[in-house]
Amino acid sequence: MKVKRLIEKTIQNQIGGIEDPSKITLEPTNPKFEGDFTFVVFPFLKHLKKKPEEAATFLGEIIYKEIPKIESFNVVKGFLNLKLSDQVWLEYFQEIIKDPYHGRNLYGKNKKVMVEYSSPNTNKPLHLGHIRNNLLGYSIAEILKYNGFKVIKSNLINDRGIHICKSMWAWQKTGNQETPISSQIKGDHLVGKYYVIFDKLYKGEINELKAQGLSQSEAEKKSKIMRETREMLQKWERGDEEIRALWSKMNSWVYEGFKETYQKLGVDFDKFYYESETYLLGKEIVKAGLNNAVFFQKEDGSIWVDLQNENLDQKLLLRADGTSVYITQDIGTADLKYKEFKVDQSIYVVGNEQDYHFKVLKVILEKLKKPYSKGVFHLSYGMVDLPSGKMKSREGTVVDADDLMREMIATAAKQTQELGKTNGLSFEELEVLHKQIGLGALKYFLLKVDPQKRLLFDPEESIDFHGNTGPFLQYTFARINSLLSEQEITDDFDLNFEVNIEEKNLLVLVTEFPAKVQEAGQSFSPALVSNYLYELAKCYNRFYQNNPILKSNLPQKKAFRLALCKETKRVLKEGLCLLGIDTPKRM
RNA sequence: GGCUCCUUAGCUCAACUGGAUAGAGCAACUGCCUUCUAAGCAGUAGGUUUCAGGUUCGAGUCCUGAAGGAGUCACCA
Repeated sequence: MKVKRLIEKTIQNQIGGIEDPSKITLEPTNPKFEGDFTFVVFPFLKHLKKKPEEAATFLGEIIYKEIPKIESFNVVKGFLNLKLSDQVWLEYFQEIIKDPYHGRNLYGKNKKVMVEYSSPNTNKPLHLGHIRNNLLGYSIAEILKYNGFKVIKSNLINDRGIHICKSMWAWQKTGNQETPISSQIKGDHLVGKYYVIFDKLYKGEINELKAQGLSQSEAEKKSKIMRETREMLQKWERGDEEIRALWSKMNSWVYEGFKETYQKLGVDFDKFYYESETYLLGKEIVKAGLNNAVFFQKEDGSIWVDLQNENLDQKLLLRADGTSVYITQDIGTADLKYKEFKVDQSIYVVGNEQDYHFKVLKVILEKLKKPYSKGVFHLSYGMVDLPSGKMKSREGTVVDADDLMREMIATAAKQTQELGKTNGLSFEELEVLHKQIGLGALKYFLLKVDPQKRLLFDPEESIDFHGNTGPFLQYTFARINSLLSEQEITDDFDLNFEVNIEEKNLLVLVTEFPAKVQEAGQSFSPALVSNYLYELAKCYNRFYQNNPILKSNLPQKKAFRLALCKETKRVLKEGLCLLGIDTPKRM
C-alpha cells in the first residue's frame, strides 16, 4: 500500500543517525488494539532521546499532521497505532477489484526456474510420501508462476539399478508372463507385487542359509538370488537385448500406472529425465575437476573431494573402476539442466533424509565454479510418518497413493450424500464433485503444514471435512458462488456509508493476498497460502453470518457487499488453484 | 559417537522472522436452520511454549547446556 510507504518515509525523516533506515517499518496492528498499522518505537529511543510514550506521541502527531489519510492514532506504551479512514480503505478496495491481476506479483519476472519433483523409482507404486512430494512440487511451481517466474516442472525418473532388477528377477522366475492386462492389475502395482515377492524369496533364502550356520553377512554373500539379480544388472549395463527388452516392458507398465496416478492427483510435468540416460553423465566434469586440482585421486584410482574445510567429510565421486555413483550423476544432471534451459534457479523437492547429499552437491558445484551453483536449492521437506513409525514398502507398511485417493473420494461421496444438497446433479457431475472434495481434503491436509516439518498420518483417523480443511474452503467458495449467481455486480459504487467491523476485516484480508503469495514464493511454502485462505474463509463466514447481503438497507451498501463477496470468491479460487485444489460451484 | 533438524492446549497445527494479553481446528460441553448453502456461526473449557541458564526495553522465536525424538555419517539411490 502506498500510504504505508509514505508513513515509513515520514518516520525515517524524523529519526536521524540510523545506519539502516530501511529497518524503520510498520507492522499490522494487533487486532486487540485499534488501528491499521503499528510502529514500535523501542529500538529508536536512543535516537529520539525520548521516553517510549513521548516518542510515540511525537511521531504520531507529525504523521497525523502531514498525512491526511491518517484518521487517528493512539499510543500504548511504545506502540504507535495508526488508523486510516474507511474512505481510504474503500478507495483502495475499488482499485483492487478493478485490477484483473490482483494477487500476481512480478518479482520473478524474466527469471527462469526449474522445479524438480516426484522423482520416483520404477519398482513400486507411489505412496503417501510421494503424494506430499508431488503436491509440494506442483504447488510451489504454481506459486512461482504466479509470482512472475517462468517455471519448468521436471521429473527425474529413477528407472535403472538394482531395485528394478529385483522386480524383473522375481517376474521372470515366478510371473508366468503375467501382464497388467492378463491380471487386471495396474502396471505399477503389478511390478511392485514382484518387488515384494523378491524380498520374500530373498529373505527365505537368507534364513535357510543362516539355518545352516552362516552369519547374516556370509549368507548375503552366498545368496544365489542376489547373485542372479546382480548379473541381471550387469547384463543391463552391457546392453543385453533380452534383459533390456524385459526392462523396457516392465517400466512401460509402471509408466502407465504413474500416468494414471499423476492425472488423478492433478500434477503434471514439462520435462522428464530418465536416469538410464543420465547416469553416465558427470564423469567428465569430475575428471576436469581432478585436472584443476579441485578433487584428488587415491592410490586405487578413485576420485574424491575433500570437504572437511566445509565441515563435511571426504566424498567419493568416481569409483576406482571408473563407474559413477549417485552424486556423479547429480553433478551431470545439474549441468544438463543448465545447458538445456539456462535456468536461474534449480529447485529440488526432495525429502530431508537427503539434506547431507544436497549440501555436498552444492558445495561441489561451487568449488567447480559452476555459474548455476548459487541457484541450486534443496527444498527439503519432512517425511510422512505413521503412528507406527516410518513407512516401508517392503514391509507393507505404506499408505498406497491410489488406495488413499480412492478412500478419500468414497468418504466425500458418503458425506455429500448425507448432507443431501446436490439434488439435480447428474451422475457424472456427482462423480466430479466427489473427486474434487475428496482430493481437496487430502491436498489441503498435506499442504497446510510447514513443508519442513514432518507429518503424522494416522490411517485409523480419517481426514476431516470440517474446520480447518479443504472442503471448508471449497464450501465457502460454493456458498459465495450460489449467492452471487444472477446478481448484478458493479465495480463503481458510491462510497458514502459506514463500514462495520466484519466488512473491514474482510476487506483488509483481501488486500493482503498478493503479499502472502509473494511470501509463499520466497519461502517456498504453500502452507502460507493455505493458512491465509483459511483465515479468509473464516472471516468471510463471520461476515456472511452477521450481515444480510442481498437485503442490505442501502443500495451502495449492497453493491459494496456484493463486490466484497466477489473479490473473496476470486481470491479463494486463485489461492486454491495455487494449491492444486478445485473449486466446485455447488456442494 | 560426530553432524543436522525437531519438541507450543489431550490430538493436529498457527504465531507476519525479536514486539503488546501465544492463536485456530479436532475431540468435550452450550446455544443458533420458517430469512442469501448449518461441510456454517456464536460461546465455555483447555498453556510454566520439554527443562535450566543467558542476551535486552521486550524471547515460543537468538546464544549455551540438559532431556526426549527423527535423520544422516555407504564404492545404495
